[in-house]
Amino acid sequence: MQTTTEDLRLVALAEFTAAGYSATSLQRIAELADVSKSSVLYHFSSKEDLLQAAVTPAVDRLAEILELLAGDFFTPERRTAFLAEFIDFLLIYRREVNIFINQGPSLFDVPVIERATILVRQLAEFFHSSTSTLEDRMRFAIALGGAAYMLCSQDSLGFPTPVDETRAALLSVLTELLAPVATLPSPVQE
Amino acid sequence: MQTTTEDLRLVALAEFTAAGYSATSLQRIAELADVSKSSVLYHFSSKEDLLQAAVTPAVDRLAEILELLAGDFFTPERRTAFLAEFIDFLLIYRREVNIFINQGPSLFDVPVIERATILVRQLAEFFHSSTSTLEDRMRFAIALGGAAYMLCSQDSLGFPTPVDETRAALLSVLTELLAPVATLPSPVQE
DNA sequence: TCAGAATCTGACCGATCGGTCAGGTTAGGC
DNA sequence: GCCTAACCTGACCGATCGGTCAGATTCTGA
Repeated sequence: MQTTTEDLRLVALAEFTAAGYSATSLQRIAELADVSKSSVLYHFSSKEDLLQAAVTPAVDRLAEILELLAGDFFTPERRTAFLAEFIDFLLIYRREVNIFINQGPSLFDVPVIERATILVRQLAEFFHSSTSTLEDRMRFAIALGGAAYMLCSQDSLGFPTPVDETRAALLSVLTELLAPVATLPSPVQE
Repeated sequence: MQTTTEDLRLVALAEFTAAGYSATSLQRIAELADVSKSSVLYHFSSKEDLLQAAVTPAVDRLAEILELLAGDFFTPERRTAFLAEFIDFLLIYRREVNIFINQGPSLFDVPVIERATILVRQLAEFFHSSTSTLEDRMRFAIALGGAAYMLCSQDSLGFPTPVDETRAALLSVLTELLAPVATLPSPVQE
């Protein structure tokens, strides 16, 4: 079990989330992991490489989830399944999502962030082409963005709630919010 | 008309929003405003002072809006009025809100950010004490957080839409989302 | 006209940044 | 025992950071 590399990854993930990427120095990461700054640069070739390692698993998972959108998303079963997957994704990777949401625009030149941006843009375009009214588009944006924001900021602002209850209530509210969206027969038309 | 000070404020606001506070150097602000770095520090005593000046108007406005919550928020008229005020606030000050949302936790030691954090916490506590179920609380969080996220990220992700349409659709969706929230007779009890 | 305030600048400061490098230490395979 | 590779470190580098300061320039009111 290689602990040091993974320790550094987790420490960096936490600090990048809490303090921001550019505000986090390699020196601080080294101190939190109780190694020298040189050791950090032994395990990761650069600070950007550390960011890459920290968020890549989350981006990989997001890419998997987006493939669920292929096919008949607009049956109620598929819609609920997607929402459940997305909520679980947010719950598991909320620190990585936090980094992307809060600092993504300023980290556009980092490959993995750029990849995540493309995925999110695909998601936005899918909903854009699948809906007919501005209200429907807004329902999607508020549902997904609101859920992401809520989970990301719950550490600093929210009131502690058991994960199971959070997931159930979130699924309920989002399903209800998206219920009025018109069911297009064939959303896959360019 | 003192243009330089206000120019610097606007340039700093835009850069702090786009690239992040700690990733924005005084040198860059100076170049964008076409003055020297020393001039920046003549008009603003420090980088933190510049951040302070950039976001203070938005925080002042937020404090005003929160006073609307005193009294009978849960009549439909008051609720709609609050939502309209809040949406307009987001539309006008979305760059400042972006800074607070995205970088607030890492800027907790800046007085004006701390003040904004207290205001947002007041808002959260009001909704927390005014609602009886987790679902209702989540409706508020998703509504306000989702709206804020949508407007903040529309520059980088969204599809351009006229402001009037955005406001109308947003008000419609949020009103609908909050409709199921139980109307408590007296939410002002500690 | 001219004194003084307001504005602006380049030179400079110590601190910290990300990153390099040579060398020390440790742990296994032969 | 010993060689090799993995692991770790302190010393050091150039660049950039936020900030200071003395002085040049411009503006303004008496």
